[in-house]
Amino acid sequence: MKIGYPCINYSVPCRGNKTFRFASYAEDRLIETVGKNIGCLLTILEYNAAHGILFFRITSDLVPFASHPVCTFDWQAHFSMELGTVGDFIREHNMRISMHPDQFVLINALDADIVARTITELEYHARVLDSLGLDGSAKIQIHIGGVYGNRASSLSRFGQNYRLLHPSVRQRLVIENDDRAYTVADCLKVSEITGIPVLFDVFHHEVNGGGQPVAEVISRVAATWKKTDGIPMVDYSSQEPRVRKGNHAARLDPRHFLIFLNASQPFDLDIMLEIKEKEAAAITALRIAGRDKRLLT
DNA sequence: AATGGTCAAGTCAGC
DNA sequence: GCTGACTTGACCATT
Repeated sequence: MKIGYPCINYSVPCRGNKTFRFASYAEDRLIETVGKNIGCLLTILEYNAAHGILFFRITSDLVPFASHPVCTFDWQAHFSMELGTVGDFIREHNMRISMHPDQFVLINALDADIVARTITELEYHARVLDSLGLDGSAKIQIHIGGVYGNRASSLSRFGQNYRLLHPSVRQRLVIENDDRAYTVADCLKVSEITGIPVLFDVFHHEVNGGGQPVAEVISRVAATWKKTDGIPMVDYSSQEPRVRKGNHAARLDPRHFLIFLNASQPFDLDIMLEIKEKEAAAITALRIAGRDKRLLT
């Protein structure tokens, strides 16, 4: 089991997700930004290694505008050395990596242009992971997409459009249950048709799950991950007290987390903490999990 | 230096 | 019809 957090580390003196306005796009600006982002990514990973954090989600902003037509710069070639260094570090420390494209990525969109932009954006994510020399266990997680007034046809359209994807994307793509449109049961249905692994989001399931017990869900979801997919990933969070239902917690709730750990037995999972405190939450979670000899091996 | 409007891309709920 | 939420406020024009 590995424990991680997404994209940002508040303890290091840099940010790896810097971007800039489209209006001020220029090649030298891009090169400067990407260079700094990759440098900071290594800084974050060094911090993680020093704290036993072996799971990390790389920001989609590593290369701003990478999938936009304005970006004709060959960043992969230009930064191949730096990316190789980061990749070596990841592999040397046996780290797990994921990425999570944002809300504009919609495989099942009705609009063919949106699907085309989605494919380009997914290929960018795969290129980042390829450049790091990571295998198919470095996952790209997305949601099923929109409902567009017809759930059944929107689900089957996902299956259709999934076939359009390049193998370098397909070997890494996993689908995650969301907090309003598609439940983990929907994801399992899509998985049956496409063979795509299901990334279980524990908190989304609490908000939009239909009450199926977590232990049952995990056993079904775990079965969708093949050997080459690696250990199943899950997203974990809990409800922030006293705010709108669905808001992610600012801090790790140790009791809630421990209940989840117990429910997840005997499955080995890599746990991504979607907690606003980021690396601090990961350190707390590692301490909690570390008390149980069965968990951290 | 501080402020505040605005940001590549989409959908949907809640007001 | 606008705003907020989504993995996250940050950029940058203007004062």
